[in-house]
Amino acid sequence: MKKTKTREEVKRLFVEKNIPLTASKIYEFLKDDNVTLSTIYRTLATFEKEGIIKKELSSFNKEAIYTLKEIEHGHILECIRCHKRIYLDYCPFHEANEKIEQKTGFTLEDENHILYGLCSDCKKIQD
Amino acid sequence: MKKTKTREEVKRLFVEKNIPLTASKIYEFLKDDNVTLSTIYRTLATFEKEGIIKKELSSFNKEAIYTLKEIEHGHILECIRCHKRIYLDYCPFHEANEKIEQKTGFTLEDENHILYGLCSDCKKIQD
DNA sequence: ATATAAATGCGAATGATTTGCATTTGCTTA
DNA sequence: TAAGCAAATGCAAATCATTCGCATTTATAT
Repeated sequence: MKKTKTREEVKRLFVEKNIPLTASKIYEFLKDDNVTLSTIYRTLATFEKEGIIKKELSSFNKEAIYTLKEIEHGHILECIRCHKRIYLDYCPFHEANEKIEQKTGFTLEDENHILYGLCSDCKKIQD
Repeated sequence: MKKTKTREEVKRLFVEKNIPLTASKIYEFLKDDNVTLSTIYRTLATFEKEGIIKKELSSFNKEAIYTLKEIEHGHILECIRCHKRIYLDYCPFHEANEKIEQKTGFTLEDENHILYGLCSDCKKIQD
């Protein structure tokens, strides 16, 4: 994998911000260095293939969310009302996953665990 | 909610097939009754709002998968090599979810648990 | 320094999903 | 049962994220 300016910048963004990012978010940050969205998508695809980042999709927003794997071992909680997101910095599913592997013969490689619910703020409002 | 032919047909499909379906799959089954894709999407959106079905997205295929809630309480396993899908008919995440609720204050309403891994067949081939 | 494959920019294509609008349909009530 | 009205539909066009083709540029090995 060649070391290019865009790739360095994108990696820097992930490390610096330390939050999951979308392609358009990355584009916002980098558009002054005249980078293209296509390049960003290609970069993200490369990183994903390399196992550096992980791609996830929500059923509300249609943009994919990319997460740096070394930084974020946890999962995303999304509020179904305000769409605010919380990041769990750990994975609560290890045990369950092991059981699944035993039962199905699958070897789990990755998960797409976006969890939907009401955040505590919206729960108060709801009444 | 009005009772219309398309809605009855779509519901019948979900019950009859008893597997998660995509909009285009549904269209294949129903196109002889000249139904439109837009109507199918609108129907699915309505059903989702009513809580009858659940929408899920994989990071490989870009089509959404819809699942009848009463029938399918489990989760989808997708093989990252052959893209075959297995349906777990139970949810292995109850305990983990409870812990998350305690820790975050979220009330979990729904999950988007598509699990990715190698199925046993592809694992054999892999070597 | 040069060759070569890989990476990029640009714009156009794609493909799933959504939408506007005119028409039809299902349900309510007189 | 017929009339009226809101909701549902078909159709085609729009949208929007993502991908792709191709000509040009760039990073790296020799």
